[in-house]
This record gives sequence, C-alpha cells and structure tokens, in this order.
Amino acid sequence: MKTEHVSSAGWSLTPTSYLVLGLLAREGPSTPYELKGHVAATIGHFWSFPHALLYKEPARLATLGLLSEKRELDGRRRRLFTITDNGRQALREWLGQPASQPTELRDLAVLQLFFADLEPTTARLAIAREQVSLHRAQLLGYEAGERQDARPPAGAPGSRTIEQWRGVTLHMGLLYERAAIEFWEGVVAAVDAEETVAARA
Amino acid sequence: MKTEHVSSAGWSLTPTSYLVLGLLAREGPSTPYELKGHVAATIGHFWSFPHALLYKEPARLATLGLLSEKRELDGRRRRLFTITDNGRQALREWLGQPASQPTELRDLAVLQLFFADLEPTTARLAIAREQVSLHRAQLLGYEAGERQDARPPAGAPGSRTIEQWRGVTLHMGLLYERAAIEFWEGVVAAVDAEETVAARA
DNA sequence: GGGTACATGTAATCAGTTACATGATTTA
DNA sequence: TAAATCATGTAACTGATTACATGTACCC
Repeated sequence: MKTEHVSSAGWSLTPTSYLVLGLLAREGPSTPYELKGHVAATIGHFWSFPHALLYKEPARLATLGLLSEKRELDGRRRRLFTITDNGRQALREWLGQPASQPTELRDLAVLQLFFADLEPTTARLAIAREQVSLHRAQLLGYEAGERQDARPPAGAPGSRTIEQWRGVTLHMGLLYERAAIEFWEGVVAAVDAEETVAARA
Repeated sequence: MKTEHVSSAGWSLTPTSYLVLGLLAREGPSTPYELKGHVAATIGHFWSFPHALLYKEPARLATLGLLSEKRELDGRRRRLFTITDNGRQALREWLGQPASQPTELRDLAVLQLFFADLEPTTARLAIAREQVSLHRAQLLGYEAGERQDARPPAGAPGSRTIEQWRGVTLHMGLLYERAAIEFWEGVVAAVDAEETVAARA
C-alpha cells in the first residue's frame, strides 16, 4: 500500500504525519501524551497508533518546520508542539487531494478465510462466526457511546470540540462495524448454503 | 496492529508467511514468480504483496524448516519451494485459531474524513464521493469477473482449483466493496443531512 | 513512605517498501 | 537482431512495532 504523499518541497509525509498535523490543527498545541489521549478517544478505536509514534513523529515534523516545539525546563520536561503555518498548509494540501487508491483490506481473518478450505468446513465457520461476534461487540460499544453523547449543537462547521468529534468518530466506527457484520454474516450464509448443496448431492 | 503469531518452537510468522504457506499448501510446489501470479489472481485484489516479499519470505521460511527449496542449476535458476510437514502443521495451527483481534480500518480516506472539518464541507463530500466512485468501479470489476466464472461443480470441499478460488476471492471482494459503498454513501448522506440542518437554522 | 498508576521518553529490531539491476524469452 | 516484455532476484532504506527504562504524582 503506497500511502506517502510527497510535497513540492521534497519531503514526504505518512499517515501518521497527517494524524499529528490534524490533531494539532484541531486541538491546538499539545504534548505527545495529549495526542495519545485524543487518538485513544477517537480514531484509535479502529486505527491504533502506538504511543512511541506520537513521541517520535512530532519531533520529525518539527525538523521539517511543520511544527514548533517548546519544552518545559522543570518537572516532566514536557514537549509542547504547535502547528506552524507551513504545517497547516501541508495539511490543507493533503485534504484537498482526496485519497484515490482503493482501500486495502489487510485483514488477518480474511486471509484465514481464504485458506480455510484446507481445513474442515467447521474452521471456516469458526472464523466467520468469531468475526461476527467481535464486530457485534464493537458495534454495541459504539452504539452505547453514541447514546451517551450529547446532541451536538448545530453551530458553525469547524467549531467542533473533541467531545463532539467523539460522536462523529463513533458514528464512523458504527457504519464500518455494520458493514463488517454484513460481510461476515454473508460468509456464514455462503458456507451454510454450500453445505446444503453438498448435503443434497 | 499486532498480527504476528508465535509458535511453540519460538519463531514468529507474519501474515505474509501464512500467505506463502497457504498458497504452497494449496497449489503445490511453486516458484516465487508463480506465487506472484497466484496472489495477483486472487487475494492481491484487495491486499497487495510486492513481489520482493514473495522472493524473500520463502527463503526465510525455508531456513525455519517450513519449506524445502530446490534450485535449478541452468537457465533461470528458478527456486522451487515446497511446503514441508512442519509447514503444514504451522498453517493448520494458525487456521485452528481464528483471528481474534478486531480488524483495523487503516484507511487513508477515513483519516482524511476525520480531519475534513478543518476544510469547507465540500472537501468532505469530495472525499466521500471519490471513495464511492472508486469502490463502485471495483465492484463492477468483481461483478464482471463473477459472471465470467464457470459455476463451480459441487465437488468435495478441499478439491478446489485456483480457477474456482478466483471465484471465491471475487465474491469476497464483492461483499467488501458493497459494504464500503454503503459506508461511504452513509457519509455522503450524513453530510447532506448536516447541511440541511445548518441551512434550516 | 511505599505502592501504584500515570506519564515520558529512548533504543533496538524488523517487516515491508522502493529502487536497482540483470538475465531470459518472445516477437516484429 | 533489436526491442520489448517476461522473469528473477538483491540491496538499501525506513516507518512501525516492541521492549526497555525511568521519572512524577497521587493515594493509602
């Protein structure tokens, strides 16, 4: 999967870069630890970013001039990163160019499904049912979270808080989980149908 | 995303490892180039594996005793890899343990969507519509491929040929694409609804 | 004041990607 | 026989992951 995006200036940014840029643009100056928190509350639900990345990547972006850094001298010596105008510009350019590579489905369960004919049919069913179960659990979590969410006031777009974004992210996850459940239930149904045919023969 | 799987013997295998093991188990002894072809015809539609991987990984598996290697001495000096009993065992163990980590959705477009509120609403629509369009195109391709496919004879499970597996893979892609389209159309609808609310206010 | 959870980082490793490079076969 | 394409690999790089290590604040 080729995901990098090369700027006119020559450096190339990864998805992680844009995650950091985006969070800093939306939430304002943050420490890596705060970034970690933001990620966990939102996109981290379906795209995990190990905390080490959120300490390393801002440092790199700072050397590129896309962030500025201010470090505490006492106590925890936190690093506070702020997005620069160049950073905002890079983010804007990226957002203006909608991703055009078809999404890949790098899914271990799918890979297992693909080879499950080497084992008895029960293996295929087990894989699919496990996925249905996992995605159902995720879905329940999202639905619960969604109910808890205060209805976002219909304000001007662009003025959202992280709290409201939690809702948007949850909704995103929700749609995805429903799709995944549909997918795996389809697999279960297909295996069942296949067994019926085999039994009839 | 933690995907590796540690065997009792201590080494750990990656998804790529199981891809190679699985293909060799199903298709019999193959050269890396043949693996490349198998991948392209099937799972490569939604999970790309650069050819370099399919040359490097078998070599590694051979040192672990999961494959055996036979090299031509003349001409192209092809390497022919065969799965060993240990290899089959490793594959079997893996298949017997359905993946239990919830699938991640590492999707650039989703990441863009997540930050699209920093830009005008049109950006969000552009991203979603681009995805709908991309996934529709993929879906059409799969549907065309499916129609071409001969109806697989209802034989004993486990006796499929690569040709028939092309059909299974296509069907898998088909289900996924439908889900993705549903997801992104949902996004478009949500943005539309949001605009309606905003306009009414 | 001792334990525990919170917070902050660095270092080593490694799989995957990209780039490079060349040989073999076919076809015009 | 030259060009194009098919086929086969190696090498360098690099982003992400894993593991390690330590410091700070709070609570009992």
